[in-house]
Amino acid sequence: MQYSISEVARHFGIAVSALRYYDQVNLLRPAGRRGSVRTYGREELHRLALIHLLHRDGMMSLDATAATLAERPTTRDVIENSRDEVRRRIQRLREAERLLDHLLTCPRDNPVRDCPHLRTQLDHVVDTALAGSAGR
Amino acid sequence: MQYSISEVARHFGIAVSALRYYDQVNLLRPAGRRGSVRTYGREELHRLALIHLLHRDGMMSLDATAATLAERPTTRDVIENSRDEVRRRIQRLREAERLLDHLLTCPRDNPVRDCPHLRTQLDHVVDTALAGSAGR
DNA sequence: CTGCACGCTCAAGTCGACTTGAGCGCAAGC
DNA sequence: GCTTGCGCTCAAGTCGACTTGAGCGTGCAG
Repeated sequence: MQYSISEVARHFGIAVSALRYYDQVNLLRPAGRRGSVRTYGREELHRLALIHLLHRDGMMSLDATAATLAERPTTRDVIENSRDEVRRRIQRLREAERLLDHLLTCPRDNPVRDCPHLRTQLDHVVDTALAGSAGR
Repeated sequence: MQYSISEVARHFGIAVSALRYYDQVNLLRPAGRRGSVRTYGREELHRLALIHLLHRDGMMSLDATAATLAERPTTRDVIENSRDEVRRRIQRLREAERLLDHLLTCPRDNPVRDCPHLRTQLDHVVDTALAGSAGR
């Protein structure tokens, strides 16, 4: 079965203009055209699902997404880099989550100023920063 | 102890121009000025550490970061939203990580086209998308 | 046969978060 | 006394990822 650009857009929650843009930059070409009209098939929907998965939330740039989904075996190291970057981000997001949880559970009115626990942690971060760039 | 703008920038791996920008948008004001020259103290470094933690990788916009770090008790729900968004992102990043791991371990030359396991998963995602937007 | 929905192209505009450039001041060292 | 380094302001430029607008074509319901 074939889908029009607006159907694809609707089903994936993506703007029509974004799909035209993906075509323009050769990230996702339609299966074909009826006259001048783009038509998309299953294969393209698969690819779009992958693109969406890797690209949403600014997880990866479109260029990186394209590189990651390119043909093998050119791309092993590219994919490894992507995965490592994703892992680093998960770590950082967990740190952020811990901080936010603390802000929500801390009994102080303004934890950023008043909480001794948070203060100790920030002192550590700041000291590390101050020490870490000593040689530069 | 007081730090100059270039010291702060160096220690945190942030550009001087970014710090001036943070001042301009009232996200991080210097502790004071010697003449026209910005000086930063411990308190500002603490705040910068927090900003950095929440904002890097496009985790949160500067506006959201500012809102999250604002005085209480205005901000409880803002912080909750931030935390929920962070959690959702962690989930999505994990999905992306799983995909990338699969691409790295799958024995097929071009898993996106050839791997039956991946194909099954993508079919599911696509079917969900096609079904999920039925009422719209 | 006249709207209206939907599609198309191409060029220009937008947004956040900075960066860059022009033009200036001030202190230290050769 | 002049260059070098660091700092300042203010306006304009940049980048990615789209979005918007102008202007056009096509098919079909009323």
